[in-house]
Amino acid sequence: METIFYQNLIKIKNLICFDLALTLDCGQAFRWKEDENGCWSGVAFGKFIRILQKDDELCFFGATREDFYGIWLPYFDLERDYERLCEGFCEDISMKEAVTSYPGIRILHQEPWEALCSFIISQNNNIPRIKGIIERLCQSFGEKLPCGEYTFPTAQRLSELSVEELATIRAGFRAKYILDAAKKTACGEVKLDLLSSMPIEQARQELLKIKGVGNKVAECTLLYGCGRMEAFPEDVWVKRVMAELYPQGLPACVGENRGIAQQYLFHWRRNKN
DNA sequence: TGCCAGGATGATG
DNA sequence: CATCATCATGGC
Repeated sequence: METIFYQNLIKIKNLICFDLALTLDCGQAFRWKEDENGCWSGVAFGKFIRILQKDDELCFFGATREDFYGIWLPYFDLERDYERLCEGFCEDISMKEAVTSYPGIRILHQEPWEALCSFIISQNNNIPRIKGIIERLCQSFGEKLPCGEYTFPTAQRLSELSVEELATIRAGFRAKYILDAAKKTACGEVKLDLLSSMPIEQARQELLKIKGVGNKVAECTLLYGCGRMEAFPEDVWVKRVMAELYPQGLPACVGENRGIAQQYLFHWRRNKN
C-alpha cells in the first residue's frame, strides 16, 4: 500500500484485503454511519473522521498526519498482512468459504472502555437497538465536538451517575452493569490499560470482576478493545458453526488468530439465514 | 401479535 | 455441574 498526503486529505492506494463498509458494519463497532454517497463518518479516540472507499482508494478526510499514524492506521489494523493471514485460513475449506464470501473484514482496534461498554450493552440485544442505546449514551454523557458529533463518555463520567440518570438511554436491565463497569474502571479496580499485555487468561479473569460481564463480553473486549487476536468470543452463530463444522476445535491453520477467524465465521454464518 | 436479539445472573434440579 | 426463567426494549 501507498500513502499520499494532501492538504486536508490522506489517501491510501493499492490497499488489499480491506472493505470499509464490511469492516465498519459487521457487528464489532456500533457508532459508524454511512451517508448517501457511501462516505462513512464516526468518532474514535475522541476524534471525528470521514472516510470514503472507492476505486481501490481509501480517503481520510480531516485527519492530521499525527492522528493518521497514531489513531487510524492501528484502528483499522492496516499494518497487519491480511493477505497472508487469509491465505493461511483458506487451507481449511469452511474458513475459505467464509473468507471468500466476505473478503476485506478487519478487526478494529477500538478503545478498551468503549468496547467493554458496547458489548455489555449488546447482551441479549439486537444490533439496531444496540446502536440506538450507544448513540443516546454518547449524546447524553459524551463531549460535543465542533462537528456536532459526540465522543464516547469516559468511565469517570459514567461512574458519577445513578441508574435513574442513566435511564434516558433506555439500556434496560443493562444500566446497572454499565455503572458497575464504569465504577470499577474509574477507580482502577479493573485496569483496562493492562489488558493488552497481560496473559490472556488473567486478562479475562480481570474483566469477569464486573457484574454483567461473562465470557462472551470479556472476550469481545479483549479482541476489539485490546488487540488480542487470540481472544475468541462465541455467540449463538459461532457456536453453531463450531458444532456443525469444528466439533473438535478450530483447524490448525487458524493458529493464534482465533479472533480474526471468528469474525469471518460470525459474519458468514449470520448472513446465511 | 409473538418472537428474537453478538448474554449474564440467580435459583433450582 | 446443567438447565431455566428472567431481565427491558424495539424491530420485524
